[in-house]
Amino acid sequence: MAEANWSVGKVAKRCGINISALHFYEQQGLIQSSRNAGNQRRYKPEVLRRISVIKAAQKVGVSLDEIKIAFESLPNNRTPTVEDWQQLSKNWQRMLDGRIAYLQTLRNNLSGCIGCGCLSMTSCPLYNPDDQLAELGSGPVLLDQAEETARL
Amino acid sequence: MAEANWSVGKVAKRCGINISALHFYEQQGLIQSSRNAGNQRRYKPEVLRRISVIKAAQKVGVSLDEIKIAFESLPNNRTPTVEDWQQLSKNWQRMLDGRIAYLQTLRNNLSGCIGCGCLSMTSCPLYNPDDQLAELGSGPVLLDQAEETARL
DNA sequence: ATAAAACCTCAACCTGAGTTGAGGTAAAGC
DNA sequence: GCTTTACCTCAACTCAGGTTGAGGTTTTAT
Repeated sequence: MAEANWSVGKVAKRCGINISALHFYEQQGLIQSSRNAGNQRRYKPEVLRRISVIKAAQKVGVSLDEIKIAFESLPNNRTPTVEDWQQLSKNWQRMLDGRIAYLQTLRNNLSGCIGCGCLSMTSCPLYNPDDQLAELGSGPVLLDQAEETARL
Repeated sequence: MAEANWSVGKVAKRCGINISALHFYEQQGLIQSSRNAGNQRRYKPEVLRRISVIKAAQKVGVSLDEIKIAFESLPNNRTPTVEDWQQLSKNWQRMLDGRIAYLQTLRNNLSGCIGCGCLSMTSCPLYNPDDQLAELGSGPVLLDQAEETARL
């Protein structure tokens, strides 16, 4: 087990993030620290990797909550191995594949739908690109035919 | 000029959004309304299209501020034409193209970089995918060689 | 005529991902 | 020993994109 001898300042500088972000990640349960005699945080070098992974995941659009859940699948009795980390990243990769495909569909429909004015919530392909991934939780409302076919 | 006779409730229902969102968009200068004798909002039918475009743009990741700027390029002396709207969407399409390419790069580097542990802010390809598009405004900090090459 | 539904404004609240600042303690440099 | 720098906690603030609620008015339906 590597010794915990990195200070917040060093970790923050090394990772290119603010100290406040480290406090915040700790408070959110994403990283851990021990304390020295004077109550100052001391980190094991492993934390650097965790933070890198946090930043990488955020960059691809994973939320801190999701990152936390993913981290919970890591072994807590030993330092994670290459395989552990790769396993983690695979899920995010699948998610990214889905998101890329989704954006491509949107991209291809955007100009057509905005141009043609067909932007109806119920029938426009832009709003209905088979989205398992839809951000819209509740989804658009169904209207009666009379209203829906009203001219814009 | 079409008459302004849509109430908030009708517009909201038709668009599948809350009335509060309509108030909010108006306050942000994205849509307009006139008022009837009793101070209630009345919308021209054109507002439906604007709202659809707002929702479409949001879906592809455009912020309300950016949408507002885009709307400012629309003619204010006449109802926008198909060409006006298509012009609008072209910029968003280009932006989407860039973002898709960016995500693809991230996707392809993710597993490798997380697995190999090379996640250094200064040298890992995940953090440096030629990103004109990087969300990180300030970017990672440069460290002296001694620190950067320290073993993790 | 009256009740219900729809509308109004304004202020406060929500989530996510942190940042900022006040007031105080610890460690490091000279 | 003293000063500077680094660190601590806790609460409040930021931004986007709205939502919620209170207290009051208008419109619509019966």
